[in-house]
Amino acid sequence: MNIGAAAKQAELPTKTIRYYEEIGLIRPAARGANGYRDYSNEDLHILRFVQRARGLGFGVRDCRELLSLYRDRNRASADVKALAEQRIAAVERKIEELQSLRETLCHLVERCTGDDRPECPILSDLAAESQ
Amino acid sequence: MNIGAAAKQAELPTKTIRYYEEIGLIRPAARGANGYRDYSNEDLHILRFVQRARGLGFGVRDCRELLSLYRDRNRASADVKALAEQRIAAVERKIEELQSLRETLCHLVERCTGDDRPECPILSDLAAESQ
DNA sequence: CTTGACCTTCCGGCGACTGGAAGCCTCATA
DNA sequence: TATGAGGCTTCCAGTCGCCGGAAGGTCAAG
Repeated sequence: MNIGAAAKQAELPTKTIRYYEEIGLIRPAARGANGYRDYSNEDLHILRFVQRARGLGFGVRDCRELLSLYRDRNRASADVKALAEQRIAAVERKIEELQSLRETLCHLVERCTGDDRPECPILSDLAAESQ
Repeated sequence: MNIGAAAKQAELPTKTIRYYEEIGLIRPAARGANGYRDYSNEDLHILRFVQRARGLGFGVRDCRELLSLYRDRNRASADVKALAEQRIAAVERKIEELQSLRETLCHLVERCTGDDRPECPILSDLAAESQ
């Protein structure tokens, strides 16, 4: 299976697949007589695996870990769970950060009349001497 | 005032200040006889302004807009408000995305026993044929 | 006069791709 | 058999918002 077809199956751009190969996230694909990459069903599993892991917000480094656990028949599921829990914690931190940002922005927006006059508490606050 | 002192006042790394100058976000600082950048109080306001806008999640492009509004005495506060509201919308979209991510991850984690056995629904789901 | 903390510029790298150029390969159609 | 479209290959550059480091000039204190 050529890279284009594999890309469709895995819902990944061909560019991204080649990139993953380049950085060693996935193993180099087999090559046909014409030099084209040739993907097996096993390869497709791996590609989909990575696509989904990335979709869940795991970084490429995490994906390496996950893939090596995936391939390790002697893995402990606890290790996988730990990675996922770290991910959850990071997501939760990010959510809180964004919620606090949202709060601040909303307060600023509420105080701005939003008309054709130049006075604007948003700009004033940004430019203020302190805080 | 040298760049180091300005950096402390504005709570920005010196590298970042030079970078902002390089990309034309802020105007080139005046130079002393020794070639050192020299920052005025007005410059400090601008630096703090940018620091806070970035802290609120505005991109550099938005900061350009905000700075040009800040300098424009004929601005309409509506324009500033619109920028802030766009930012809020973007933040809210991101929050929802992350919350949905969190949900998915939590479901996966709940189903994983997290012991020393290799069976793991997280890995199974990532590798699954579809969905 | 030396030391160490500044300052200057320039270059390269980060993460995770994405776009584009230049050049093969393949396949369907005229 | 020629042609054209599309797919494949590699490599280089750019994205965003910086950060680290090297090589060298400047300055204030001891």
